Amino acid sequence: MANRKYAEVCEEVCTHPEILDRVKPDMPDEERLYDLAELFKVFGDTTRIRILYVLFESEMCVCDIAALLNMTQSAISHQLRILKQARLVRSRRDGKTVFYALDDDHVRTVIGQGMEHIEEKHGRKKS
Amino acid sequence: MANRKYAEVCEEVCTHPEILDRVKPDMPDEERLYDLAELFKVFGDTTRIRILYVLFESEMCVCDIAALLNMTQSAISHQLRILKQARLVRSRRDGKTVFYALDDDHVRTVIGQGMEHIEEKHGRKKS
DNA sequence: AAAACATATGAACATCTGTTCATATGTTAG
DNA sequence: CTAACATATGAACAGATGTTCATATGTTTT
Repeated sequence: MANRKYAEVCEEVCTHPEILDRVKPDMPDEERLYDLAELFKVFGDTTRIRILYVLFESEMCVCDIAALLNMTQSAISHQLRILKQARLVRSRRDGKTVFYALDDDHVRTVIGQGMEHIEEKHGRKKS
Repeated sequence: MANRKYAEVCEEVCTHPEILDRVKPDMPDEERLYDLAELFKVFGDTTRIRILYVLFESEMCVCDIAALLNMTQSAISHQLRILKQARLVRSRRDGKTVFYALDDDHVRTVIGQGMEHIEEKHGRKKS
C-alpha cells in the first residue's frame, strides 16, 4: 500500500514523478497541517471574527461583547470557549464578570493579511 | 429596535456603555467581516491547506496534486475551485493539463503566521 | 470524426458546526 | 444561607461542508 498510489489516479503521462519526489519530503507532518487547518477554522466564522475585532480595541466582558454584537450571551460564551482553546484569547476573572482579551499578536497579523488580500482582490477591475 | 439591545442581554451594571460607544464606530462593515470569515473558511480545511503547501514548492497539475495527497482527482478539483474562487490560486492550461499555482504572497504570510502561532502555543510548558 | 485522457461539475450522502434553550457553576450582596 | 447576577455548558436542531459517484467538458491524437 506504499507507492502504487501515483498510478491509481491517472496515467504515467500526467504525473511527474520527479516533482512528486522533490515536493513530498518538504511537506510538514500531517499532524501539523491538521492543527493549522483547525486554527484557521476558528478564524472562519463571522461571529468569532467579530469578537476578535472587538477585542482589538480593548478587553471586554462577555456581556459587553454580546450587547455589542447583538447576540445571545450563550452564543458568545460558546464562541469564546473555542477562541480560548485555540489560544487566540485569554480571560481573567474580576468578581462576577470575566474579561476576555487577545492572547497574542499573531491574531492581528493574520487578520490584517486577510483583510489586505480581500481589499486587493476586490479592488481590481482591470488587468 | 435600535438601542435597547444593551439591556436585553444583561443588566446595566455589567455593560459599559462608554466602551460600547467607543468600540462600535471602529468596527468594519458587516460585509467585510463576512468576506474575511469566508476567506479563512477556505484555509480551514486540511485538504486545502495541504494543496496550498504543495503549491509552495512549484506549480502543479491536478493529477499530480491528487497523487501527492493520495486523493481522488474529483475531490482535488472541487477544492481547487474553492481556492480559485478565493483568489488564492490561479490556473493556466497547457494542452490537456491545467497547472495551478499560488496567486499571491498573502497565502504564505497567513500560513506562516498560523504556523508560528501553533509552534509557539504547543511549545510552552512553563509560565 | 472518434478515441483517449485530463479536468470540471452536479447530485447525494454523511459529517461537522453554530445557535438556541434549559440549566449548571461560580461569585457577590444582603 | 439565599437571592441575584455573570458566565459556562450539555443536548438538540437546522444549516453548511467535503467526499464520492457518475457524467460532462475540453483538448489532443489518430
